[in-house]
Amino acid sequence: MADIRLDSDLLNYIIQEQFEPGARLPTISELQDESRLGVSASKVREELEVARALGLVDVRSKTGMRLKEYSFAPAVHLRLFYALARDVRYFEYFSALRTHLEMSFWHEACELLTLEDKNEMRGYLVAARSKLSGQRIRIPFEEHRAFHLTVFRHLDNPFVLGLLEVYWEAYAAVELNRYADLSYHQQVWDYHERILDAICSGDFDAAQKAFIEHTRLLHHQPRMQDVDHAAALVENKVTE
Amino acid sequence: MADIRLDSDLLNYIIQEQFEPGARLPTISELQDESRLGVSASKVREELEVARALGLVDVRSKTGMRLKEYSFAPAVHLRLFYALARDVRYFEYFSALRTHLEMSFWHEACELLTLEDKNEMRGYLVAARSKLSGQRIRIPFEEHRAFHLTVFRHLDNPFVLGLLEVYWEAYAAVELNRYADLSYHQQVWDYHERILDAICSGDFDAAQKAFIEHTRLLHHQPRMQDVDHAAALVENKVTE
DNA sequence: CCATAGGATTCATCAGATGAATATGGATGC
DNA sequence: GCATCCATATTCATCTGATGAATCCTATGG
Repeated sequence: MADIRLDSDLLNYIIQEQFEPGARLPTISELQDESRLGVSASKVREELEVARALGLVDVRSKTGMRLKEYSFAPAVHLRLFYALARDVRYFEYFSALRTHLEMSFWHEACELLTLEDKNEMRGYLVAARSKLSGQRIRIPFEEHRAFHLTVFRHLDNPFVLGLLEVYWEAYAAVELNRYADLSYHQQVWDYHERILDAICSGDFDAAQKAFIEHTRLLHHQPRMQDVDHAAALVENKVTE
Repeated sequence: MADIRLDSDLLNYIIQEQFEPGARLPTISELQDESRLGVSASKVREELEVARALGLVDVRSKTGMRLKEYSFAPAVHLRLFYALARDVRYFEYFSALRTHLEMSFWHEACELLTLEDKNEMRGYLVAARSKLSGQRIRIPFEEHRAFHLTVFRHLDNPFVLGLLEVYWEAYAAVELNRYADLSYHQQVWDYHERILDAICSGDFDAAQKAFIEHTRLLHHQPRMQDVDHAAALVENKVTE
């Protein structure tokens, strides 16, 4: 079936040759001849630049060019940051998307967590508390990001993972809440503790509930209707 | 806050000049001078090609180049189709993403539907039934796509909309179910009728439930755990 | 055997030229 | 006066060729 072809000759060539991530691509001058009728270097360069922008190839002098590992993030990152640079308020849309995604894939992710993951999350919790209560108070942004991404680490869906990764990149770039008061951040980590404890005790529902409540702290409040409504499905549980 | 800068000089320039969608950009030779120190035309061209691939600008001879309307879809499309061309099975991941998104934003979308929208959906239902029962049986792919996208037409979230649009583009390209038996497609549209009737009567929960059941017909079954678990939240409804 | 220096390879960027597509404006006819 | 058609100029599309910088490879000397 399928037989999908892309606009880019270069990408089609990469696909056709079945290069694996990490593989070295031919040099530019080789690419000109190989597989297409005398294309100029400039044209190859244009397509290379697109592939590079999408995070598909790593292109550096002499090393040849290497095919990168699969990731959905760079393309989304590029597009989102263009939107954010034009109007930061677009972050709110992406924030809503992220909240719904985490809510929606919550159990699937939680069930894949290992003991190491949980310990790692405990580490972030401790580190965050330390930053918030230390002599020189610092906001634990990195820990916040790491805590949430760890929950979804083993989720078997590169697209969802990519979107979540980009969310945190945007979160850092937009610098929301950077100047929020201390109590806000303390509340956030109180919720994180509730989430982690619930996960550790295997009660993913409680963890999810804590997560949903915790999102209400965000300046950019997600609309919670569907969380509630989806929840309303329980009573007459979806029939097999 | 913010102060987000991109790698691309061209994109930064576009942002800085605050061009609106539809606006004509300077010509390539003008861009070389304007705002950056003597950049070669080839370099401008590379960045233009990236912007074009992302669906940001429409670039044609003589017209100058026009800034396109905001859309998240092209970037996602490009990246997804590269993945699909390498391995069609990636569709399954995107399919799961789509199901969770529709489930998760269901009520928010339904509440924005107008009478016209519902009539339009009724039209797709009739057309689909007609295709399935006609002399020369045809599979109503276009109606399937239109039916679902109409539900989310007024959803105020360009990112979610973009992802859903791309899903249907991929759905058409991958040609899944094209050769599925007739009864499968008839069942699909029976569910659609249930969904639409429920929406028209204002019972969005029932519509959502029908939607979730209807996704089980897909070859690529979404994991329904989180739907159920999210549902489990009802009983002890999330506290304000 | 190892370290360093020089050469070769390859990307990065530029300059300039030609061809093709299209909008503009003027000439023509009604 | 208005519409239509054609020539021309503008602008993108692509190519050729050249130079510089970064990196790897190799040879040379200790």
